[in-house]
Amino acid sequence: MPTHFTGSRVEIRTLNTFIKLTRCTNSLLVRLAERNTIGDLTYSQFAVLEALYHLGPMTAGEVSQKILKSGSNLTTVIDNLERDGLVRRERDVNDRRVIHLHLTGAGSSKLEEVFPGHVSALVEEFSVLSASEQEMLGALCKKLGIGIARDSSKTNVKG
Amino acid sequence: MPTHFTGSRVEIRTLNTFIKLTRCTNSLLVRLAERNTIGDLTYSQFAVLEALYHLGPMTAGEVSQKILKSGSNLTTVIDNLERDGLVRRERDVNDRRVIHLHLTGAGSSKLEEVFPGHVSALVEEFSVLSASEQEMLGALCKKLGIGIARDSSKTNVKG
DNA sequence: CACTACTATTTCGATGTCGAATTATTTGAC
DNA sequence: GTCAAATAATTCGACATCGAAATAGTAGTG
Repeated sequence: MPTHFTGSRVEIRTLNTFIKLTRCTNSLLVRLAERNTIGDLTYSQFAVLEALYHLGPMTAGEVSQKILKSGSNLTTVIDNLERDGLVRRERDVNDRRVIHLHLTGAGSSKLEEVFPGHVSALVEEFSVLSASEQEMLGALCKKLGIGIARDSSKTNVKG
Repeated sequence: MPTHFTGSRVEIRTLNTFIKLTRCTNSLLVRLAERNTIGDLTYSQFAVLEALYHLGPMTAGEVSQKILKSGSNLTTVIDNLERDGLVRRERDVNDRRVIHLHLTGAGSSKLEEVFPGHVSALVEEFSVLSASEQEMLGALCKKLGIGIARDSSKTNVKG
């Protein structure tokens, strides 16, 4: 389903690549969701647990950068994780503005329960690509993901 | 920032490719948002206007499939677009269950106002990749996006 | 010490998102 | 024609998401 926009050759090519990239990512995430690989967790909740599990306790700000979500959003996600007993908030003793996030035992178990299945599902989904195709895809995404250098006074990326 | 998960070589490769793909898409969308390429529209609103503009009037269900969003979600988006006078709902005369969506004059103007800038921004962002790299990326995404054949009784994709 | 600037997080309001249930309507079986 | 099943869209409740404003706390200047 290519674009119906009539523009220059470069514009058409770019739009088609963009559409394929976003549709690919989207449909991959939908397929993973359909497989129920992360149990009753939402994807944001899973991302937070995964970060804390594999990287250790972190401040709210660090997690926010890690999972590329805004701070205000993270508050909600953590609220729900804490309500469900999967994560614990802890004030920093030296700097009381800072909140450290820790996995609880239940949080750890939860991640261990769902992570292997999630990885298997990913491996299965990506098996349509050969090893070298996957590496090619990764390299292209990395290049595109970093982006072009632009006036840094305009780009207030939080990271 | 590769995964910190310790698994088989295949698992690590897959996870890293997955992370690069999702981060690439995400950060590209964030950069586009920062450039404000679609004015005061949300991305969903933009997608609906773009579909109606380039493909013509469609039923709510068709738009829903086109932009890969659930019907319940589309109702909200259309509500807001209609409130802002960019889109018009019209009951089908033969089948009164069906709603046809039309761009209003304002909706058409709105899209014409933002679309060229959006395309330029995309072209600029994708300029880190050569033409053949873009085509390679598109091809890999297409392959991965379609996915592997699975038991169709389990996959009730609405499309 | 007082004042200001900065930083980390939360609150708030608007929008988007989904799945499940609901409403309105059409279609098919009898 | 009547009733059941299917279909199109909406409503509802829960969660996610963002930006802007508020809150709480730290740090630097004088």
